Amino acid sequence: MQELPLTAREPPGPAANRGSCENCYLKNSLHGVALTEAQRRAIVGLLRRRFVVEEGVVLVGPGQSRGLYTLYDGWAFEAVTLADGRRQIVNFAIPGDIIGMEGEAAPATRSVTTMSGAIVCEFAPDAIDLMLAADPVFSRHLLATALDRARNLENLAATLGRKRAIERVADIFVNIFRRSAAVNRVNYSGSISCVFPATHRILADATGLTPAHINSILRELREHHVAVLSGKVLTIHDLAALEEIAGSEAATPVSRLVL
Amino acid sequence: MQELPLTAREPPGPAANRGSCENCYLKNSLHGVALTEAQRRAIVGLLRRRFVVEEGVVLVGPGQSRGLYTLYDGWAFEAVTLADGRRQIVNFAIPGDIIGMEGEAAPATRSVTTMSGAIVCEFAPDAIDLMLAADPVFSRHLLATALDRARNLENLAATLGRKRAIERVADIFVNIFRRSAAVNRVNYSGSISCVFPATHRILADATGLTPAHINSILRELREHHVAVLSGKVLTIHDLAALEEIAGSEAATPVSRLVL
DNA sequence: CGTATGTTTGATCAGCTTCAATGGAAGTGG
DNA sequence: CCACTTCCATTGAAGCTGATCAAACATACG
Repeated sequence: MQELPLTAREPPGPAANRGSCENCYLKNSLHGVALTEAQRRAIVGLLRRRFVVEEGVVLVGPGQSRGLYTLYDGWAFEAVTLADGRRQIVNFAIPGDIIGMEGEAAPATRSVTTMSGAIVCEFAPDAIDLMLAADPVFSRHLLATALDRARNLENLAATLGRKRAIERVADIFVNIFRRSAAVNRVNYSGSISCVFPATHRILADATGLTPAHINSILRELREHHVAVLSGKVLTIHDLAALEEIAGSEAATPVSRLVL
Repeated sequence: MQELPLTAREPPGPAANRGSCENCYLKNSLHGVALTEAQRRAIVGLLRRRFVVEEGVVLVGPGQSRGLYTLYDGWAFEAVTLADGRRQIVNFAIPGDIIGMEGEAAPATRSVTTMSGAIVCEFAPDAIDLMLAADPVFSRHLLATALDRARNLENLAATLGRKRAIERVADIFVNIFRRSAAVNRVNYSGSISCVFPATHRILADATGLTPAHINSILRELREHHVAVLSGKVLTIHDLAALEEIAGSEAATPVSRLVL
């Protein structure tokens, strides 16, 4: 696991493609908030560059304050690490997610690490300030994004504090599926499947369990033909059963700010 | 535990005292953000009324979206309740805390319940909108407040997922102490003590444990002369030991928006 | 003074951890 | 192309943390 400054690599492809948002496929995400052309242009003006990182790279270290990025493609997780090395993953970032906004308030306590090769869009360091000053619409969307994050973390706390192992795993799977669906990353041919490049250790750190126990939970879900995680692909054979186990209150899809 | 609309009671005292922020003792809180006179006046203009509620009242129910309040005095907790009744407390609200902002993004999944008699300030339903439109300074502070909330919830997730029982209890005690200190509610005569009106059940719901186990943890902390919770008062005899157990990274005090 | 609520304690038990060992898959250098 | 390394998945045995259940006790309150 290497740590490196985000200036490590130059973006690939012709220069004309570097800072462009014109063909950004994320603009068509489900639940994306509507923005005017002027607002879109304002955002594009804040984009600094787009670059590639490989798996296992620490995008944002604990204590880092400034810097605003979005995950253009690939996977990452956000984790809080305790002094003795115990680690809790608090969020999985998927394409379109904003990374680094937390630093606005105070140096964050969490780190962000890629789980796969990824493409990252970097924005101006003071992008948040500029957006807040530019248009109350941005303020509202940014606030909504932050509050939605808090809401997800509340639910995570309830999951970690009050659900048992199999419920926690099912919960993660349901969330991964729903969020993948929101960015059109789900394959529905036959059974439901989507990419989810998590090792047992990562799942353990996300659920507050151990890899050994994760393994036995996965076996249980597999043998009951509910869901299978294999080869970085999550396959859901029985979504209803999975949701039943997760006890997931059909999450109201929140409109999402896509930069 | 009764549920009631917030219109239940009229504020006590002479009318001149009802909507006044002039003598609000919270203005002098530690870490409070600096505001200009104009900004203060704008906030006062959004204040609707101030009223008293008793213990065990549900201030905000799950699913409720609008409505902005601050806790002027007293205690409350915010909890996420699962479908089968299991409950996870995700935050304790102390004087000066903002309640209900989460509803801005989407109907919240948590409820807010008083733990003691309390005084609540109610603001205009569209107060957030008005503040965002009025001044980018408010936008920045509101965003910072939301992000700070998210940061606390990240740490809570790490606590619930990765710490053992005694560490979780110690963690709560340290946080209660620090936050009480920030609003000048700590008594330092002899040993450190502050009000904390939590039953064992409440502590259990905050830590993801059972009341029986909370009791044995409290006994352990008591017998080792670290801390005692008795009669709604938390007394800390050995703060260093408590922090050591909690494994608390000396939390950087964040500047706090006090409405 | 009776009732409700919260505290305290112990016995028993289950869920999950810890530890250790094995096997598979993918990457690396010769 | 193979030997070697490394990481990850898988499994089982043993043990501990914390849950569950039940009962007695204390306290506050109408």
